[in-house]
Amino acid sequence: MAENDGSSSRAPVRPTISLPPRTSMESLFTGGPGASPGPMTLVSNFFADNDPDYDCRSFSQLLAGAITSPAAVPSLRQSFQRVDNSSSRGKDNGSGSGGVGGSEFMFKQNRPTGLVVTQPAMFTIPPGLSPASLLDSPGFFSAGQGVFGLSHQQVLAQVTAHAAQAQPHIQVPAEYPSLSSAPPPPSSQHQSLTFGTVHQQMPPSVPDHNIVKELSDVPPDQRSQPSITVDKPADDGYNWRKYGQKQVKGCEYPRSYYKCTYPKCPVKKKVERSHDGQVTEIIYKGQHNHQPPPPIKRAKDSGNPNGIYNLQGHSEVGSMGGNENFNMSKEGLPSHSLVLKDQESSQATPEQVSGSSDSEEVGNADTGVEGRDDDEPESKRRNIEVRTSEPASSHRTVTEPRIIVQTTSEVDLLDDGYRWRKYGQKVVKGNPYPRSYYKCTSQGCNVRKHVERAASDPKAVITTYEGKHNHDVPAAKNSSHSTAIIGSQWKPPTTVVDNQSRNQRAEFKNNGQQPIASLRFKEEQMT
DNA sequence: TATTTTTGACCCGCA
DNA sequence: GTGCGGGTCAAAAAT
Repeated sequence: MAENDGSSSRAPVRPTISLPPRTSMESLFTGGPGASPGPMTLVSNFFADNDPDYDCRSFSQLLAGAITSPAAVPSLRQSFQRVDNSSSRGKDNGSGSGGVGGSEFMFKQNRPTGLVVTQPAMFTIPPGLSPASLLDSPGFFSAGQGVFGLSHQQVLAQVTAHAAQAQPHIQVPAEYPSLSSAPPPPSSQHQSLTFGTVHQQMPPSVPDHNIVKELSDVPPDQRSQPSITVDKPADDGYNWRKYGQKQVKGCEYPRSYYKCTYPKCPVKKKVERSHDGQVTEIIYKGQHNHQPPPPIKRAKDSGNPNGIYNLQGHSEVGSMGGNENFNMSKEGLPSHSLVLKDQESSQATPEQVSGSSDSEEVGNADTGVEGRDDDEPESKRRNIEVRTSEPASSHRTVTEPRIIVQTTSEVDLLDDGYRWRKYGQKVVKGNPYPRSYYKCTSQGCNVRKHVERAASDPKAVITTYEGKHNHDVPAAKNSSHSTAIIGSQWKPPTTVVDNQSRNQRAEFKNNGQQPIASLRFKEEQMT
């Protein structure tokens, strides 16, 4: 108990943000066939981008770096176009073997093959970060602007980029202790979009209809092959030393405890895994009293010229944990924890996902994360739960909307089960495709949605929903069933139609062999 | 050699 | 008071 913050450890202090579904997103982005970045990987990625000069200081980081490599994604376009070069480079970093570097997973121009949606992992934001920061952090949308602050287009671009990055079959199971041991190879699951953070994947066995499809696209063996095994939890830019682990009742995998290795830094983090070995939650405690070590330069290694890594590069964890820069929550909460949850979570009912006031803050672009670099973590794409200082048990979920990223060969821009009437469109600067506005045709329903297409790929679409449907989905086509929700909750920059929390979800849909990434922002109805 | 991980045991709070 | 679970310590082992 000599630990500085030891006492605090139990202290409730941490607002946690859960990014449930985000997983998929991240995985997708990072993923390559067969190799999806593990949570750790994701995290590491974030940081890597930050500072090219960053040297691996710890074994963990090294690992992280290695993992990330594959993830390193060139620019959006590149990502789309990218073949396996990056992946191979990634190997150099250490990502090597296995699926990660696998040539198999390459993007064929503009068409990532089989995106796989994974499950969200639980992820905790480190003390220094505010949920908001997280959201804002590049991790979510690399642009360096928080999601909230992002314009529709920006978001679209970012998302698209991520999606592009998301390479269907690449998996990098960072968190898994070992390939062998790691029960659920991240493969398919990882593929879910992991922006670099912890992402979880559902075990192949787990029947997730949402991801089933994607999985199907991935060869079984690939699914189960994590190219890289990283025992360490996400690399969030800080150096951690594992100081203990404890077997958790009912869970096959022990809970791990890490301390920041920086002298006198009280920050600790706890990593929990699901029964299948997936990292389900990373909780940070305390605040770093130092600057994060320079990030590993991964971009260079990976040959990412554009620094797109930013998107990937920053693992959520990294950003979260590492960012001292991030402002604490407005409340001044000592620490925040970002929790990435599995799809279960992501799929959880709105209530579960939705958050309380905290979420709003989290969502706020104002939170101060915006100022950050492009390098910010990508972690944003998942449902996010914001936990306040309250005990974990009492964590609250964010009300922010989820981002749904949908990947399909044929994006149905409008078919979300509801009927819409187009009432306008606008040409956005820099984008040949107009942004379209739709309104729900249901009487008395004020829900609207904006559909934007990525300039780089008309098939990449971001749909933003505003408001809440006051009616059921009209029978018939509801594509949601086939999509995986990975979205993260965040607060829309714009006004919210109603006070209720929103969810944004990112769904990836993989209808064909040549999935296209599209993003859909959807506002879920919170109970 | 230094650093990190592993692991069993201990401490503490709570029911 | 007892048992349980969470969290941490610290020596040993591994890298």
